[in-house]
Amino acid sequence: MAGVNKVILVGHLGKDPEIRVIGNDRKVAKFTLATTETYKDNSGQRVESTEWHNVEFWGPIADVIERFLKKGSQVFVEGRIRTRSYDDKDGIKRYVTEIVGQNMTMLGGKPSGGGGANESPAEYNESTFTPTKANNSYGAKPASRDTPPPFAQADPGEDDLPF
Amino acid sequence: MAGVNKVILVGHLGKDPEIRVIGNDRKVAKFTLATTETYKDNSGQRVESTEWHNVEFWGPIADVIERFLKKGSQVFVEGRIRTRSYDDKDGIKRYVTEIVGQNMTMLGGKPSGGGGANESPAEYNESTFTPTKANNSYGAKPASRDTPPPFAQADPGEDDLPF
Amino acid sequence: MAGVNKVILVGHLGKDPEIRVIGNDRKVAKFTLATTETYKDNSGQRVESTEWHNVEFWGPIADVIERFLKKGSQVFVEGRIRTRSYDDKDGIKRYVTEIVGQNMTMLGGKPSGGGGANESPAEYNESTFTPTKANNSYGAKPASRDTPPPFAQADPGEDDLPF
Amino acid sequence: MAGVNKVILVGHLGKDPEIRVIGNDRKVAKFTLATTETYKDNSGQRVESTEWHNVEFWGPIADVIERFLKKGSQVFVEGRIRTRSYDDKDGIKRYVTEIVGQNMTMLGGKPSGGGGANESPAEYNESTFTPTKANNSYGAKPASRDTPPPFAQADPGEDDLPF
DNA sequence: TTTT
DNA sequence: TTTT
Repeated sequence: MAGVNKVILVGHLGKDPEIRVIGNDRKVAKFTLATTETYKDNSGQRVESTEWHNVEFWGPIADVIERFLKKGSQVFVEGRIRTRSYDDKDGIKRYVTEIVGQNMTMLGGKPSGGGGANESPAEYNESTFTPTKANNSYGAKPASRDTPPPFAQADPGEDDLPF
Repeated sequence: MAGVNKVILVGHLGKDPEIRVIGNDRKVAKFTLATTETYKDNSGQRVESTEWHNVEFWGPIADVIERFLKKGSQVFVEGRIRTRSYDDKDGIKRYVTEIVGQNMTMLGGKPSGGGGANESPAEYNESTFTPTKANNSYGAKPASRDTPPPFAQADPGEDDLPF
Repeated sequence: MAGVNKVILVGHLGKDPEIRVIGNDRKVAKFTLATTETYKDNSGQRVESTEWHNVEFWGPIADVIERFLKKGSQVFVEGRIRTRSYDDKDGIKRYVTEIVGQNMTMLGGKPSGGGGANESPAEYNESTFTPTKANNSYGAKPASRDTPPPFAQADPGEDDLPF
Repeated sequence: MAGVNKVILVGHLGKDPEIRVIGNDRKVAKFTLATTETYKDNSGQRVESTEWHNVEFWGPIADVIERFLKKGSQVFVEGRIRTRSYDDKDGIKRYVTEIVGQNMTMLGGKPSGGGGANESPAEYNESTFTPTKANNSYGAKPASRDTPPPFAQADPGEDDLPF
């Protein structure tokens, strides 16, 4: 017990996401995500290195991905690492490591394609579309992400603050 | 839009958590958490610096905290930063910054106090005790944290892997 | 000991960054960062909530911020929480919580203003401009962020992978 | 450009770490890390799921791992995901995904084995043992993790705060 | 006010 | 192969 398995990525989609529906109504969106880092090698040369991640999202977020993300889209992804095994065509056990997404935030620029009016497609997590009742089981005003308690917004640029 | 506000802390509780019930059944658990870092100053001297965080958890996790955490407990906390404003006794607007917890994992050591049999108190998040139905609205086997899709466990130490 | 104090933010600058030089050559860049989250309240209404963070970066990254960031820029920030106390104009001890930045990544869109040719201003961390020698003390090919070991780039879309 | 590739894990070592010295003085420490999560399946049954991660640390942290970590040790790991390809014994290109560690914090429990007097082995990052000069290139009091600026410690439990 |  |  007592484990944490968290991944945070910011990158661009390598291709349009691939959407599959499994069974009756389980939708999964898969895409590859490139995270590129720049560093200097031993000779002081600036080098670029790209890592490719296999990302998948299940449930309502898959709908959002289908509608708003495409090749080249920049996204923030939060998820967990999962390594699966499978047997390849020669019957040899092989492994693949994927990111099972939990939250997704679209970055840099307005969404395009498919989007209806009055949408705010920028940010999503596993409970985005969960009926309100779902989290209401423990009180009238649960302080979950879905319904934070009211608070006055601090403006950190005010007179008395030394910032 | 398109925001991310995430905090990850590992530290020890400075005091026993303070539990309050607001209204009928909204419970909140508050505690201060010390995160201590060690570094070397300019003279090469090892220096220790402790930051204190005001942490609060709402809902079912508050029950867990009440039962299992106490002064000195080591915990992993995931949450978000929230700055509230309020008027002090002289009517001056002041600010306080707190961590609104979303996940909590108990670290290092057995829980003590209050714990019943067959409990596994180590890890909690906002939906830990949500009735199963809550997340079932989008399919028979939602891939949420509560019900990940089945997968074979990879053994990364096998023959053919160069690790 | 044994502490972790980590903050991850994605948001937009509320104003142009403020640059100060302290002493001879210590530069600090400060800005306010808005992280906006959208959620549904108890009545199912979509509500937007913005948190403002006071962020500061020291050292070489401050130069980058001065050159490339301005009001409205979207950035990824990694840092730690620090609460300082100070005496206000009435001699009352007050507190302010800030994010001391460690890494910064510019998001969504090309940088503008001041940028020279052939620059890759997108990503920065505390050691970005550290002389190569600094990390070389432990070997010819240190595996630090600055000089990862060579590796072939996997293309996760290949034949034999079930992704 | 503009990428983020970050992994945060809390788990237990499956075996004693494996230490290798490459070339003259490059040391690498490798271990497998189990992150276990508990959730409820569709029937409300509590289910436990363990993910195994291949983790490696280079440089001075490898020394620390060699001395203080062993099978069963609980650690916090921060790093990045890296997928390498290699040719297996049949000449087939295969992939392995690993975590390249950047920071490590020992959790819960005293270190054992090898530890000298006056050591504080709990927390480590890539620059822990970097000579002080390394980060001093940009000022007398760099605000890096190694030498944060001085600040008064806030006590959030004071009179006037509503916490 | 924690911890090592 | 860990841990509770």
